[in-house]
Amino acid sequence: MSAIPGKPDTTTRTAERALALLSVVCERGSLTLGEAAKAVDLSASTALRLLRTLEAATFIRRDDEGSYRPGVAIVQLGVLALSQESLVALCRDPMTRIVEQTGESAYLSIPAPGRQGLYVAIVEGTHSVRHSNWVGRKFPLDSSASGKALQGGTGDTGYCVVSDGVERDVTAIAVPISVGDRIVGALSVVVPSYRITTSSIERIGQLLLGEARQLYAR
Amino acid sequence: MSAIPGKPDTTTRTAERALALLSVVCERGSLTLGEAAKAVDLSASTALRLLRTLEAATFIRRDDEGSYRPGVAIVQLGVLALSQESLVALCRDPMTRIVEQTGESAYLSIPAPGRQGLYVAIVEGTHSVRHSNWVGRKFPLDSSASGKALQGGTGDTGYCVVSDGVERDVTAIAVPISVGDRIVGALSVVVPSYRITTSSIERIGQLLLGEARQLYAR
DNA sequence: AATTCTCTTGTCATCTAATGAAATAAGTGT
DNA sequence: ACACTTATTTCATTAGATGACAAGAGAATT
Repeated sequence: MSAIPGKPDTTTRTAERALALLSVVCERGSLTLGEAAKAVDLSASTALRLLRTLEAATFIRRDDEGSYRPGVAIVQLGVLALSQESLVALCRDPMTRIVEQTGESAYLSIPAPGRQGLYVAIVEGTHSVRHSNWVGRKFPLDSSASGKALQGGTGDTGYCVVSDGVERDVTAIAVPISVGDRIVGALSVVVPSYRITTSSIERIGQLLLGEARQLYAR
Repeated sequence: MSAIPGKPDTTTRTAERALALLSVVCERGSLTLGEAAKAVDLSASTALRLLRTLEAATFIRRDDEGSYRPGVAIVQLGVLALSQESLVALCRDPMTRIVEQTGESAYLSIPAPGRQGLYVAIVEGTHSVRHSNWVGRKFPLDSSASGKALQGGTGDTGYCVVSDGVERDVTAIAVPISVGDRIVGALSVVVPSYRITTSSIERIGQLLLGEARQLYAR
């Protein structure tokens, strides 16, 4: 078949190619057959067949000019996937790293109806005095660091800091999680205010930014 | 190969199967190999190979228990696709039907940064006195029908009505466009207030609801 | 612990069905 | 009408996808 002997061929070329085509169509937004074929280095006939398969499954569609564009299925599945908890799963490792670096509790929140946000996951901090679990609680978008982040209201620093927002004596630092140009959630660290300093805010902010940036990086 | 002679085989079985697996994983959210294989009627070995291909491309991933879950790529591509204008394309026909039924201008809007919405498409009405083109304009989420719809703030009726919101003497009726449990846009009709009646509001509201409901139906 | 499940992973011979070259069709511009 | 580009179909070839089977890895039951 191919590949290294011993290592069984774990993947399927046909499927690989189809997925590559799907990706390239979504990335570029609009592609002709020829362009698509060139982009993934396939013969026109093969590309055509695979694109048709993708089209039949409505992962892509053809516009009036015959160009290929993203279809309904990919959007449906993408949003399905997001809503399924995959954000939570995807953020577990980043949040764990944040806790390892800071000792403080890290939260993941998402937008909720009615100008609110919702904490959907936590990795608890290691300090003995630490913030208690807020998962499941909603919060107003305007008076919290996570809320500001969810609204894209980060200043030049890229992160938001709010002291005594939702709760007294607590400082929160938050960054938005963006996919494409859409904010789909926020990562935040919540710290008892007495323990916070200007430099630790900066440090945590940078840490959050780094993790958020990598989240959906290819 | 297969299929009807004359009709060339337009699709590729391998790719079809891979896409079917991808769909089923996203729909169910979490599936074991065996379940996935059964769901799409494949032998375990074939399903395994295809799932691995999907996994290698990060369209799916395995969780701690070994179950398959939606991966990063599918979310990325989904959001990419949405932001690319595919919503615009998908809404063209529904909007055209709305204009045919009402004679009034129909708009499509999406969320924009900073508590705003953005009109991204219009199908112009047929009345000689009609609303002028607002495409490209942003609007505040709180004082407009589209904004309320984008925030899910529809009452029991399912649609939002706002008179003299963004502009005087104009009434807008809007409904959210949901994918899964996420609101990705809003459809609205904008009418000069002097032409509106209670019953026409109700009629337009129902019309919008019907179109929005069908948008992402499988 | 030993046995019996169930589920996943690896191997391999078979032959389907994916592949690309080349021919043809359908446009597009000059 | 012609040259040129892009899409589509055809078809012979054989790469490589496939599924039966075996082997391994856990769980659960005795």
